[in-house]
Amino acid sequence: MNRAVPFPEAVNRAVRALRPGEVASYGEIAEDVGAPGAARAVGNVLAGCDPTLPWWRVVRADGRMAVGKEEDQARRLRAEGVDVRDGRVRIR
DNA sequence: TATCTGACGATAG
DNA sequence: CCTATCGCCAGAT
Repeated sequence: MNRAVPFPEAVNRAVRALRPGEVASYGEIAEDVGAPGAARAVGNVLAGCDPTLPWWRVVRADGRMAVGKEEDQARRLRAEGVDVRDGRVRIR
């Protein structure tokens, strides 16, 4: 028995499942891959993820952008129709 | 095996 | 609303 799919790969898949305009938090992705509370670990994976992976659809729990990528991420999200206000995704 | 790191999260002040 | 601190997890060294 085998262990579950390697963490980075599982995260990779969860992020790829996100569709344009759809946004999720690191914590949400962590839960999706069966590792609740591993939000930081998810961030570490996205930090070195494949460039083809839509990493910009993953934001902080409070709707803020990834540290160091705020401009780039906000720009990409806006291009998909996401409402970004003052550097953070609009939380309803 | 031990320790440190980080694209996080929640709470306290 | 803001910053500061602690707690969390998986990977890297």
